[in-house]
Amino acid sequence: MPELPEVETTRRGLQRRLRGLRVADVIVRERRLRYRITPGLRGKLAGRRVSRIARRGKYLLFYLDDGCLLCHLGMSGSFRITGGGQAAGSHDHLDIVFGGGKILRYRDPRKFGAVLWVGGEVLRHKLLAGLGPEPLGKGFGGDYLYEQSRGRSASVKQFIMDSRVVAGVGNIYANESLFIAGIHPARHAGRVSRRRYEALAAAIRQVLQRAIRKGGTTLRDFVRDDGQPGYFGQTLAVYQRGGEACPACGGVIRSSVLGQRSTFYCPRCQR
DNA sequence: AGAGGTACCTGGCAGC
DNA sequence: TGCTGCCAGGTACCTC
Repeated sequence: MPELPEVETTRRGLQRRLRGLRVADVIVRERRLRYRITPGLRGKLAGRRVSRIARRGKYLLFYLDDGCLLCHLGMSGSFRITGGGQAAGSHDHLDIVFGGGKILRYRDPRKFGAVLWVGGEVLRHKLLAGLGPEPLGKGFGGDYLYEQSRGRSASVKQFIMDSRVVAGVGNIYANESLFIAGIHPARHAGRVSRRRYEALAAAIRQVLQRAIRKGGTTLRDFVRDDGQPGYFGQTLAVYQRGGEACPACGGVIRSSVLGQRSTFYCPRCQR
C-alpha cells in the first residue's frame, strides 16, 4: 500500500515528466472512489497547464493554472504514464490526456483513493486543513510530539498514526520507527518521555527518508510511475515479521492488533 | 476533546 | 480443484 515514501516517489516522477504540460482531455471510467470523482472534471482541467506537483501527507496536489487536483492513492492506487497505445484495464478509472499524447493513468483496484478538483486554496480544503505537520518538515520533532501527547491515553502507535498529530505516518513506518526508537507500541502516548519522543521523531524521519531514497517500500501492488513494481519489503525490520528473529537481539518478533491495525514489535527491545 | 468503532472495496488466501 | 468467506489496510466520520 502506498505509504508516504511511495507517494513522494510518485510525486517526483510525475513532476519531472508532467510539469508544464497542458491537459487535452480527461476520460473518467469509474467515478465511485472513496468520494465521487468531481463531476465535470474534463471541463475543469482541459486547456490548463500543470505548474507543479506537491505532496501533503499522502495527498498529491497537482497544481494547475487556477486550481488544484487533490488526489489520494488510498490502499491500492497508483499513477503511471503511458504513451497512449496501452489499453485501459478494468481498474484504470481515470486518464488525463496531455497535449502531445502522454496519458496520466490512475488505477485503483480497491477504490479507496480520491481524485477531487479544488478551485480555491487547496490547503484550506477540509481534507487537508486538519493535518498535522509534515514528518520531514519543520514543526515536527520530539518536543512537538511530547507536547501533543500529554494526557493522552491512546497507544503511542495510534498517536503517531493520527493524521492530526503528524501527516502521513502509516502502519508500516509506525511499526518500524517504534522499533528503531525502542518504544513498545502499546505504551500510552502520554507516558513516553521527552527524550524518547526525540528518538522517535528521529526514527520516523530516518525510516521515511531511507525509503524515499530506495524508491519507496512496497508490499503488494504499488507500481511506480514508470510502471515498475517497487518491492523493498526486505529492508523492514519488524513489519510482517511476526515469529521471526529480531534483527537486533535475536528474540522473537511478536504480532498483535492495536486500534484494528496489525502491529509488530520485539518485546525485548521495545519497552 | 479524546477514544473507539465502522464503512468503504476487492484481491488474495485459508479452509472446506 | 473449486467454491466460500474472511481480512487487510488509510482515512473520514460517527458515537459515546
